[in-house]
Amino acid sequence: MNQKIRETLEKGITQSLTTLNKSLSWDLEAFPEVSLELPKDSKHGDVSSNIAMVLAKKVKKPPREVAQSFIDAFEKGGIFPENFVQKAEIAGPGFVNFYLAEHLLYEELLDVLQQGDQYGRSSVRKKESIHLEFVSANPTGPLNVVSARAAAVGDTLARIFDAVGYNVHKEFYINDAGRQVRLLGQSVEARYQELLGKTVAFPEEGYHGEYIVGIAEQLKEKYGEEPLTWSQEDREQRFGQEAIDLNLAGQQATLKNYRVEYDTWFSEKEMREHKDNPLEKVKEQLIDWNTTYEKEGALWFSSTQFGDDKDRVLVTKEGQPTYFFADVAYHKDKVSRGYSKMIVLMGPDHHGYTPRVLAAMEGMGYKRDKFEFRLVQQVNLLKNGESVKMSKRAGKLVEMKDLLEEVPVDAARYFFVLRKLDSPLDFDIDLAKEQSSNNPVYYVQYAHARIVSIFAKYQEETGESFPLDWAKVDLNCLKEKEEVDLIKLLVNFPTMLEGAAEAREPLRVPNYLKELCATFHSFYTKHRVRVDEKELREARLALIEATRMVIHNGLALLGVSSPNKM
RNA sequence: GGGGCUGUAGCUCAGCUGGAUAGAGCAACAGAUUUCUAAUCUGUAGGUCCAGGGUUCGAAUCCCUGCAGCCCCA
Repeated sequence: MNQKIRETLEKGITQSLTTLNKSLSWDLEAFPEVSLELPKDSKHGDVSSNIAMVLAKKVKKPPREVAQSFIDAFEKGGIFPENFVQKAEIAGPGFVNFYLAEHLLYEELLDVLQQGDQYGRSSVRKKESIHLEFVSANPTGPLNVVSARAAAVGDTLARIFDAVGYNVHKEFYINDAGRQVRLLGQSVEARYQELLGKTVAFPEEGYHGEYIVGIAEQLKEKYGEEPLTWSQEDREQRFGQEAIDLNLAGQQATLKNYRVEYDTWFSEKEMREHKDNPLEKVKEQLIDWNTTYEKEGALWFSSTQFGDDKDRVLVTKEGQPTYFFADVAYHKDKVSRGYSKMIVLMGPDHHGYTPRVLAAMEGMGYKRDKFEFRLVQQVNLLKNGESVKMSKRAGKLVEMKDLLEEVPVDAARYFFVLRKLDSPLDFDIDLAKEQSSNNPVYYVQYAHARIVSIFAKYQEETGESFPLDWAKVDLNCLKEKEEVDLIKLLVNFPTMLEGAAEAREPLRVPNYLKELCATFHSFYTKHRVRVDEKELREARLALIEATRMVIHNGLALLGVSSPNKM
């Protein structure tokens, strides 16, 4: 059901209700909200409405009686030309089911063909902008598999938002300042000393990962023994910065390879060192609004008055700004850039962090509902049916890069989007690698390749070129059940996308694609495209081209390729 | 101790924001190629939607209570 059909129906319903309201003296001041949905079962018509059931109580009549009055008014109203709604009937407890004129479906199919790779895109929300922050992993090490999930989900979500018409800004926040950078510098420095054969104490809370040794080796390569002439502090600081740069470059390369491109990489360090001193501004603003106090030498933000369960330190007694403080400044920066919505995808360990940031935003006079914090749950890697444990402490983490060396990007991205954000996800490495029917990615890609191959064969035999002028093809001859089912699914693509965007559920895209491809495969098995009869042949070519297009558009949203051959 | 998430077929999960007879895939069983790709399709079997209560025309879906699992914070 496209927008035009929905609007026309809604208009007709409202007009019928207005008539009834007078003639039956219902005396309603306002009509309840009409819900129009696509029934699961085609026996229930093309569009189903619960209008009678919602009205029943208000007008104190049984639902089926209300439905009958409604249908009478609707049909007598002469609101619709006969070629819009064929009939409306009562069903079950009081549903009103509309049967739309057949030609509408074929017009929508033509629409799919004419819009091609633009089909599903909308410009309704042109003025609304969304800021989407995702991954934002610490630059103290390589990306892990949770980042891989967040990256797939975030990037897909961004593509969906873009498609339904939002102005999307993708950002990666780099925590390249503060204590962890010092720790990183100390860790690298210690490994560097070890490489030169010296025995040093490894910093207590340092980073133990093997990649630290790798960084130390690179630095040894670059500087030789020269750093030994620097002061200990200089070494730690410079090594820390170099390590951050190396890690960040590594993360960027991994993400690029994963087809994720950010609009901006926002550096915490640059923000802190900015001449406008944003942190100081935040402090002044919070003090102005009387939301801070000093205790034991530290500066506190009284976040409890905004619903947090305890107050938070902004500046420690040593005069160091906390991470929280920097985050508040960062979010304020986002606000100043004027987005209508700011969404953050957080890792599972950051839950509990939301209330304090929201508190701070409210404390500065910003509206809470401009922000959305969403948790992306953990990833459980499975190999040979057993879970591969990750432990950052022991330095044994499964790197995103390693995963991508084993599993193709197409499969990885597809798998990571296959669950709701807040459910933990089991990632079966063996299944993702498997080139078989068990693998859901191939199921969808295969349908695409199959269609392309029909066209290839057709072209080879007839020498005709594509695309045909679809507007000249008689689509009305697509009457078989499988054909109609397929068309109905195809034209539901835009609605599905809207839903996915509003619910922030990228998983609806792969689910839709699976259903679409199942319907296509079913059609393919039962009917031939290259039949002798010209009219039917061209109509079917149109149908599968539309299918191919929608599969392609759907896969593109997931950042997955649509192969022509498999 | 506080908080978050999850609980649907033997397994992994959907269920379009409250609709009609709860659906897929895998596994099991029985079938389908003289034909455009069998990485496919058709059928059979499989259910106390964790339990109990509430809200209403109507609940897997919303609200309480409890149970179980995973994870954060202290």
